[in-house]
Amino acid sequence: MRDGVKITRPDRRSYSGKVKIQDLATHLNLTKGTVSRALNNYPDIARQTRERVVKAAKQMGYRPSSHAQAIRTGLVKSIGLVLNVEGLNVHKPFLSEFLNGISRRLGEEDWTLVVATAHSDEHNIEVHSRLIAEQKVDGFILPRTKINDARVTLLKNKQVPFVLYGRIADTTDCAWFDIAGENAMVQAVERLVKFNHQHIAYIGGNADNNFEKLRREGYLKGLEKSAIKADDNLIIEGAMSKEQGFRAARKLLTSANPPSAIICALDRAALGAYRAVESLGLFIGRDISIIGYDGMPEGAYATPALTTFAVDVQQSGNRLADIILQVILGADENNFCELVDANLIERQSDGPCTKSPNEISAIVVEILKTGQGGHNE
Amino acid sequence: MRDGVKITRPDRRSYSGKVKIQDLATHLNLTKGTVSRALNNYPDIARQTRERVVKAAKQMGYRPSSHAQAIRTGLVKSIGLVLNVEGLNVHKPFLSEFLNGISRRLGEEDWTLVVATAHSDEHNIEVHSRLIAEQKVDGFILPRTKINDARVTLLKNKQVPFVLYGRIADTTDCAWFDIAGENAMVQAVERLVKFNHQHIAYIGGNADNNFEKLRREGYLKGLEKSAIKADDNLIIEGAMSKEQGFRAARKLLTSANPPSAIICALDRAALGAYRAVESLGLFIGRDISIIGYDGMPEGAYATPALTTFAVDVQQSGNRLADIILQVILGADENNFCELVDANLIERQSDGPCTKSPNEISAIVVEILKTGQGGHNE
DNA sequence: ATATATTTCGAAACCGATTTCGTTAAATAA
DNA sequence: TTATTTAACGAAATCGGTTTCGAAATATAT
Repeated sequence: MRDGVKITRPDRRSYSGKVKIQDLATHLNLTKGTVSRALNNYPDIARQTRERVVKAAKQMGYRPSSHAQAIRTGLVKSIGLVLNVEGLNVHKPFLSEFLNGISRRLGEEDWTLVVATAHSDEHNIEVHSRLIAEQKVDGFILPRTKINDARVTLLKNKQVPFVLYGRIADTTDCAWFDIAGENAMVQAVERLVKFNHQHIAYIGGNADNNFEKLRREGYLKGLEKSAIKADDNLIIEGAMSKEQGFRAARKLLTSANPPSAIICALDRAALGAYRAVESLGLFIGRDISIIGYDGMPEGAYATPALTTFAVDVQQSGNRLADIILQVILGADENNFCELVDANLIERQSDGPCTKSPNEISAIVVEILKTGQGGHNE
Repeated sequence: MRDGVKITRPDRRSYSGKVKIQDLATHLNLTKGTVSRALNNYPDIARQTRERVVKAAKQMGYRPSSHAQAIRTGLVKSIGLVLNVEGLNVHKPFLSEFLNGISRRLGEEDWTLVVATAHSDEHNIEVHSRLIAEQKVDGFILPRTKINDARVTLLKNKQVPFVLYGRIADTTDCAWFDIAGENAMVQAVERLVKFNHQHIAYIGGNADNNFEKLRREGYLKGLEKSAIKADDNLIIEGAMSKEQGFRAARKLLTSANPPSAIICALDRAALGAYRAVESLGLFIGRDISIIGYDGMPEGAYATPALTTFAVDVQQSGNRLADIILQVILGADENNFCELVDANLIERQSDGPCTKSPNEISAIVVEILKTGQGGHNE
């Protein structure tokens, strides 16, 4: 009577190890209603009765079945997280820390985390819809917000609570938590300017993502504060991988007017840029300064070690879990607009400006002439 | 009446958008019992009635509430996965692919994945216990099996279905799926022997993990097949990180009788070994051959590119999900003992043996004398 | 034509909790 | 002392499904 493989289905309910509320009630000579109210701190239960119940519950190892609770309370005590895994190898370095942060906080309240994956934006919406329809979750954490995010429309429409990890164009009635990537970019520019860099390029990520918009704005704001006028030729977006970072940096450095410093919105792109710099006979941290963003562990082991901005991803997960719990319990979404700074990690990939664009260009041209600067390694 | 923050709790049940089985029944002039049986393919429903019900259900967007089902059927239609996150930076490169593989398969059957994290073995058991007690899941996928695994004891005891990702000492009545890491190690040794290597070292991972035991055995078996006698001085275990791989390789290469080839049980350790080789004035793929295991993307971009064994983690997740579903529906655990080979990816980090131990030692000694071979970069 | 079997559905019990309502006994007020 | 609260608990409804049981209608066998 089930679809798919027809197998004799064992009766899972028969497992008698489970202590039910009725067992507890008979053991205490009470009705299950009274036991339930005692455990849920209803005011109409005598203190000594409550204590007796709580003690017996602990002793007998009673734990309410969460779905039996859910049918009456409407709360399944779990939070949904749908991960986009479009494209292969979009390898997420901090996923386990993020999950850990969320799971810890939820576990403290006896809630759980439901994880699903989606391979496209449409599929993502479908997955959310399914989880809502089957009432598998009470709310969602939405990672990687887009500037205009279809998930938000869906959830607002269905009146399902959520919290954003990141901001969106219109955050009214949205709880959100974010890392101030834009501030980091401002700080990166200012740092490079202090090092006397004037030609500072920017390699950004996918322009659809809101974090990219903000980081680029931060870069531009940093330039403005230092009274450097932005140059479109020094801005490349869409570099989400090491290879794309390689190509972007290579394009910048082989141009007529190459930068002496490159800020990357992602460490992965920065590590790709490393190869580009090396492939063109230049030295990182001396000829070309590079600053990344993410705090990927690999950056510490690169040569030279990558100056970057660290994000406490576990803490983010923890806080997001905390927020969504409060929202589900009825707190006003507008109370949660939290912005946390990333932390600069000073290492060896940046330093004082030593070469003018012309000098850099000269080196590159020379290398390309002798054919040593191949595209692949 | 709830613990923690007392907030006016909104009534989540009041959301009327949800179509319930009663709505569907009244709309069809049937009782909800009949509708339920129709949707669950009971044989006592007329074909045209069933079709009418199914059509209306689709049209009205009816989806049974999974926890309401669960209270009667005993199945919540979700699978648990508890990740160990002990130690910081134990950064899991393939986690998202793994989750994707599981989640896809589960989603096809309208099941979901519950993810939790644990920071110690004891905590791990606690988390499993909680998920069982609250009946949040119907079964578990157990990743990273230990040789004697406490989780297995617990789950067998509580009669909760599970499937192992990896093998354990005693697999009776256990469904399991694993990658034949031992075969890969045999193959690695044979490959190096064909390259005329005679001094082949092995850097393994954490000895508690069963996969490590198997890989080491594979290494030893490979030596035996090639009639090379194993040398304890050429075996180091416990290298789970890049740094530990660095230290292990350094120890091997600075010994009196250094190897000309190193097999690493993990790509991460292999990449650490890269630095060790370089720091001692040797060239990877020419002076020292290195073979890794995992198929980490970083290996492809290392210089020279790392020869390694690729594991299809997504496929593993997919298969594990498939197996646990069948076990939960009543299939015999003993039917599932699946071993899949990893795939050799030939790249540039290994090649013909060019130097004897003495020649290698000479180079290393020279470097150490001139003080260029510092421990850190 | 009558007895029996089969098909198809309604009615109601059930799953394990929560929550409402009513009742009894004790405590306080009049 | 009697009337009225208040405290504390039992009884029963409820949540949204599934499953059992029985009954009516139809089909088949005698």
